[in-house]
Amino acid sequence: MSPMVKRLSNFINLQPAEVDAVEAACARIFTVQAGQPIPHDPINAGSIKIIVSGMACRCKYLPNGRRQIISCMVPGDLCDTRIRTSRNGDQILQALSRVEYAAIPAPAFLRLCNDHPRIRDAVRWLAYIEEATLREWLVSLGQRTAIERLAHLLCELYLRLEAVKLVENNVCDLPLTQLELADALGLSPVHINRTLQDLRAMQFIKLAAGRLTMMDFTSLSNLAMFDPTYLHLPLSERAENAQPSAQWERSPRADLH
Amino acid sequence: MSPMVKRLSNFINLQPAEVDAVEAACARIFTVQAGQPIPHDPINAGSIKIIVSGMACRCKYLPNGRRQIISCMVPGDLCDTRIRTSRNGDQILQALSRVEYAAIPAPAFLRLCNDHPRIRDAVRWLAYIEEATLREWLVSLGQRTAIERLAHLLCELYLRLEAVKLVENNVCDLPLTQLELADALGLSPVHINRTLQDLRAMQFIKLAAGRLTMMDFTSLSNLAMFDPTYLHLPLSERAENAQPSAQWERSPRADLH
DNA sequence: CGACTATTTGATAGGACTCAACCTCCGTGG
DNA sequence: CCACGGAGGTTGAGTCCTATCAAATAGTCG
Repeated sequence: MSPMVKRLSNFINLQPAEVDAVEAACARIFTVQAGQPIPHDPINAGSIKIIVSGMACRCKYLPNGRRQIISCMVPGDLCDTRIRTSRNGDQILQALSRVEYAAIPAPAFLRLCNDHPRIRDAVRWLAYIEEATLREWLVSLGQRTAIERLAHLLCELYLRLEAVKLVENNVCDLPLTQLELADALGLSPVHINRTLQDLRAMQFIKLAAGRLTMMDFTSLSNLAMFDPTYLHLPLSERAENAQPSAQWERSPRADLH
Repeated sequence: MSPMVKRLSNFINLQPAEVDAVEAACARIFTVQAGQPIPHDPINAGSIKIIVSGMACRCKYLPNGRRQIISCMVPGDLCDTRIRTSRNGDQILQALSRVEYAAIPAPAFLRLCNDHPRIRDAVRWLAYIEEATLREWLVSLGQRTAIERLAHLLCELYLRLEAVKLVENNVCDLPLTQLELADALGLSPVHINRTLQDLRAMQFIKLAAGRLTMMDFTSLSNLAMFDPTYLHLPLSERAENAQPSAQWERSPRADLH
């Protein structure tokens, strides 16, 4: 089962025909090595990319050389559903590890959404969640301390990986280097290192060799003031144990554009 | 001429019929006082709001009481074009000054977009720019120093106000208190005060009693590493003097959803 | 005039940065 | 097989930017 199918299944129960349509659209797989940019379009004029394996990020460079990582993409995430122009403002998509991705030409993607309204709705959810995630990162950078930011990011990525079944026994791959964590959180690499040590000393996580072990999610999320609502994940055991967020209807209303 | 018409005119040349349609849709005007929340829907189930005068912001509160201002809205800006649910994650819309706004019920807005494809395209541009602005704020909070952040925000708001003709002789209304600037930039009010004094001492700006005087935009934007491309403003004298950003086609391609 | 909010100033503390060195792990090639 | 080099991670010392606390001043509105 492709990651996009898993991800869309977070929002709708895909019919067999829908699964087939998605799988067919994701047929063309490309690979890039860690650190490489993911080209805006490996096929022709405009394409939507879906991460199949590995992790990628969107980042922006300042003229003084500093880099800000804007967002992270995990398997099942769509990239560029809203990018309308080829020159998207020196924002680039970059692989954080070896990345496999599917590329769907824009026309084929439009067809997929037109032929399957429920898929279109789920894709809209993805775009909406991406924006909400961006806002949550903004809150982190503006209001959270170093250890809270780091804890928050780890909580988020952990749940997002869990949503596409990439967590096993509280362990998942997390290929970010400390330098990349630093650029994502607006901190120095040295400080990331020390803060990471604090989190380890508190017995909240283990993180080494690109693998994250979640030892105490509850404490970590309390420290981070992490409220997973914005991710709109399917209700897992974890979420069910917490207060139910039934306030969120699962079916998106007709969108305004 | 309503601010929404002015704003849309940044992207398309509105025909008389289109102007009329927009003006008609914006007929219902509401007012809130500074500091008040702007209700999600003053009419009925779901409505799009357009700032007519004054400024508003979207903000989020953390459980520890800290507040992050996510974005600022100036006259002509649309709010909630993408908000699909009524419980939008403790994110609230708040007036920064006395605000007049028009509220268009969702069905009427959909009709407006359907009847006038060029208006729909321009509205998409607005949503796209809003997202780009969010990313730019993220870069600010992550990578810019206090004085750079403040300079960047002032540059942005100044140009946005200019785009709707609210700048006269390099002066515009800017009703943000220092506390609000602090919450927008992730800094303490005290530090905002001192940083503001630095900018004044450098003769870059004057800011007092809710009015901003831009004395040296070039120096301010250099200090901020400000690149206005992301705002996609119409080419003004200022922009024409700089390198032309003709790379951006003005007409948005068919969007993917 | 008094109450309130917004701004300003001073003093001190602390969180995060910088610089610099060292260590560890791996893949490469002599 | 081991030396080498490079990338990523770790540690220490010192500094700086920004926060905090506290109090005074200015401005506003009834």
